[in-house]
Amino acid sequence: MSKIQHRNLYREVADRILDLIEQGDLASGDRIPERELCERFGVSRTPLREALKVLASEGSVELLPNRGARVRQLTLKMVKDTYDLMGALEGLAGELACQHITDGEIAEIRQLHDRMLGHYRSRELADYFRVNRQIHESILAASRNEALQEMYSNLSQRVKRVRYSKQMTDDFWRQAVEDHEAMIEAIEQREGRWLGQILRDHLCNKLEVAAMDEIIDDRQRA
Amino acid sequence: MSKIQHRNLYREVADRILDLIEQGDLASGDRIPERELCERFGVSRTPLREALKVLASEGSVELLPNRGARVRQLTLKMVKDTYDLMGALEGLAGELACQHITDGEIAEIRQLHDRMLGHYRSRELADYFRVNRQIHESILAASRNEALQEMYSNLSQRVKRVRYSKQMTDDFWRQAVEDHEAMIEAIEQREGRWLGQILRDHLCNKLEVAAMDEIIDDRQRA
DNA sequence: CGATGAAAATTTGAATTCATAATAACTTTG
DNA sequence: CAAAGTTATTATGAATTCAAATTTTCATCG
Repeated sequence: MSKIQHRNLYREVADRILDLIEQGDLASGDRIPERELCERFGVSRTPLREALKVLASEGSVELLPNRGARVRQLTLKMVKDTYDLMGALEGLAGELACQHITDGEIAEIRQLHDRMLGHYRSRELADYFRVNRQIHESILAASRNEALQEMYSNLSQRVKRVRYSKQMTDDFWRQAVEDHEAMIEAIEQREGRWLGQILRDHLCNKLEVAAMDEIIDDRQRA
Repeated sequence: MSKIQHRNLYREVADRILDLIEQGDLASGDRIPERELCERFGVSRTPLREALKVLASEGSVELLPNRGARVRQLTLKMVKDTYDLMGALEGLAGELACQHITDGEIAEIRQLHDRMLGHYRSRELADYFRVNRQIHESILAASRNEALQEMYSNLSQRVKRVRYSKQMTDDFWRQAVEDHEAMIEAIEQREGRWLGQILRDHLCNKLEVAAMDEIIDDRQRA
């Protein structure tokens, strides 16, 4: 791993720590070793500690006074709660998007959708997820609400390490694709309320939950 | 102002800075004088700078690389966007609240509602706003979704300095109270969808916008 | 041998120091 | 006198240092 280049150092460090968490190098609940990461990144403790505080306010890290930082544990309830939130945000995004989206953007989303269908038919899960995410991001972008987009990415970041699970039952997958069919129709007709409703209820997110293995069930919580 | 006591110092400092912003001691767009605040709070630059970085991630402050921190300017669009977001979050809170709320909590909200009506009839604006906020907070709490509550308070914090404007037209006020009547009914019948809908559309927030004077119209933006 | 407690080592929290970038003040020149 | 360039001052970014809290080690005792 290359040393970090000095520019908005604390944010770079924060992103690198998020990478480590996402990659699993820092597991859920792990203590975050200040000294070691300083050496690894080639920075002093000051920017690293700033990064940790920001990550704590973003919800990925937990700070225990005088006892260091930990990777925040994800309980099943926390993940469900987060998905509920993301659903609500996407719902709003859908309504707003229909008010602001351009014909060009609709065409782009349609293209993404068709590409996604291709990946669905050939069962290319990773590609499917990638394009799927692009579609949702396009809708978010079309909402023209920056705060909404920021908040959504923050939530998305929090649960990233348990998303896009490898195992997805055929039923769930088919249902998700059907939802997307309806979404496309709603967008093309600019039916905001309808699109919002679909996105809020879009099962994809909620159903993934069943397949997650890394998360801690609340019953076995520390 | 008394010196800060050393305990989770950076968070204390952050809260004090938020107070200064809310109070108007630090106006929108103002440069935040590091050295001066350090002396004022009796702390060194380290915790102060940590606080600023956290506040930046929370959206109340803006960091310009090598050029210090500023109080984030609120444009009309930003406030509108934030209200849209808060509406969506309250909508979700309403739906969830109806699933989880206890009879006791419903009774409490009913009490708050009646008290609020009293303040409405006697035109006690400050008291009305206070109780009004308590009602919304109670619904949020009944959602049993911590992430939702956190996000909502964060958004609320961002626009605090322009909320609860002194001037509220009678029409707006009456409409807000009518919305609340419907809310109470929906809660007592545990009609989640309905309550959610009311809260999402609850005009109160959106209408306040018209009366704000501190915010910068996007046209005259720097 | 396990539990208890004291001392050492480590880690954290915060202040200080140092290097660099930005701003202000001051010349100099056209 | 204004504009441009230069120097001085200040503010910022990051490393280092110092003090206090925590954890570990290890000896002692039951």
